Amino acid sequence: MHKLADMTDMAELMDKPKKKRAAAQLKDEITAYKRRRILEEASHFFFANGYEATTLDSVAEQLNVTKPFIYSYYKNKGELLYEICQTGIQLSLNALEEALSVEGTASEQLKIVVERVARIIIENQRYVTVYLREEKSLLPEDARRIRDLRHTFDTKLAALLDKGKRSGEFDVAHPSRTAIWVSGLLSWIALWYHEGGRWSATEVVMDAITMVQKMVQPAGGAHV
Amino acid sequence: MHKLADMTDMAELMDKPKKKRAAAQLKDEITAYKRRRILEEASHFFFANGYEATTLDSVAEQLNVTKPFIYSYYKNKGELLYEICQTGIQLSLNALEEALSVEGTASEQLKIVVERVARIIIENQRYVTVYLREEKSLLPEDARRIRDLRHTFDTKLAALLDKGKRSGEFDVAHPSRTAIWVSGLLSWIALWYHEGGRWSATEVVMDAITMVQKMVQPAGGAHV
DNA sequence: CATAATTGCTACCAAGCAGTATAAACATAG
DNA sequence: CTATGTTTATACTGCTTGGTAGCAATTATG
Repeated sequence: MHKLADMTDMAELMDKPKKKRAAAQLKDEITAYKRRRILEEASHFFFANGYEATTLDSVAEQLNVTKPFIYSYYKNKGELLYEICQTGIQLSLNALEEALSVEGTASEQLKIVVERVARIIIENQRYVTVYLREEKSLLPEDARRIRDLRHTFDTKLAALLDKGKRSGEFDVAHPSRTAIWVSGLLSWIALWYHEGGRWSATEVVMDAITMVQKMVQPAGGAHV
Repeated sequence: MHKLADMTDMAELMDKPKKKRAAAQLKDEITAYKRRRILEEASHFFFANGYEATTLDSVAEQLNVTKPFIYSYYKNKGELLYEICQTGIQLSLNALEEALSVEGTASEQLKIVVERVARIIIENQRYVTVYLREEKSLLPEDARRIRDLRHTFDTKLAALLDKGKRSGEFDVAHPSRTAIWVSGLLSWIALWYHEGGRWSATEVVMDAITMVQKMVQPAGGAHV
């Protein structure tokens, strides 16, 4: 169903420029789609069994293809891991930047940030968890690129906390250090949340908002 | 040096009952010491490279022994992992219980709890990180035992939050859920702290205390 | 000093798996 | 319907590594 929906989307994109280009474009999108499907199944296995314990044969079997099929879309196992980790942090970063683009006071923005990032983390738990867990399995240069993305995330969050501090909305002694605690709290969701568990996604998101608000709240109390 | 100190301790314990018993006891302690050393080195590798990526040959080499040596003290690789995970959570639990045994108000106790548990987590980062990261590599029954210990930890922490709630010291809507956020914040230290990094252990511990205090602080502000 | 027991090592195996060389199947075009 | 390029599968290799059988060395005992 996922498959069919995507195929339909792709069909619509056909015959815009001359046919050659259109055909080439279609082919590219099919390739991109195959890559996405491989990544999706791989992320399930990496999440459930860990990177090292997962065999590409098992991923291939799940997709009803063979191992060389995977190797014709990805260079090697490590490239799969990198793309999964990259997805995990990039999605979070996108959510953060989008939330920051909403106008408002620092308090309002922080609330939106936590809400959206928490939601994204829950929806993409597999990618985020693998990214948090398997950093040591990445090639050094890949690990560095991932760390850079995370650093960007923490820096932008710190800037927001600093803005709130300057406006008097937040009581944070050290914005960049507090940002790490906040982003840790958000990361913790991926490691701990369990779909169909004791608490719903909405409860967890609301809790996260409350916790973060309290962490930055001035001693005098919140303003509503 | 670690070695020598332990050896000295062990020597003192000799010739108390009749010699046979003394000799047997000494032997047991030497065995226990060898097991500890194996575990210690294994935890370094598991922490740095992950469980699956670590070979027992490399652990043996680090100890200047051979693989069969390890196998004469541990049944298999999985037993090593279990003992490391068990150490990670048990140490935290011990620290929690010890802190709880100190008399005081809920606020005072919470502060001591966070301080001591955070310190233990930093000092035993290898064990705690492996425990947080490698749960999926444990045998199901081992994983269950580890989860039970963590559940005990969270439950005792929740009881403290509840005590503070009833006395009016804390503002927590749902103690057992808040306990999970607090224990998550503490766990986060293991995943994030880096010795010799930007912030000292003491700074991190103090930050953790501040964050947790804010998380449970009534809207009116803290009492000092 | 001889004998027994304990302790550790050498040398090996079997299995699992990442990665590949090569051929078959399929589609596309002329 | 043939020729050409592309996509996917079959069938393999080489290496790694958890685990073990059996031997050597060391220590304890009488």
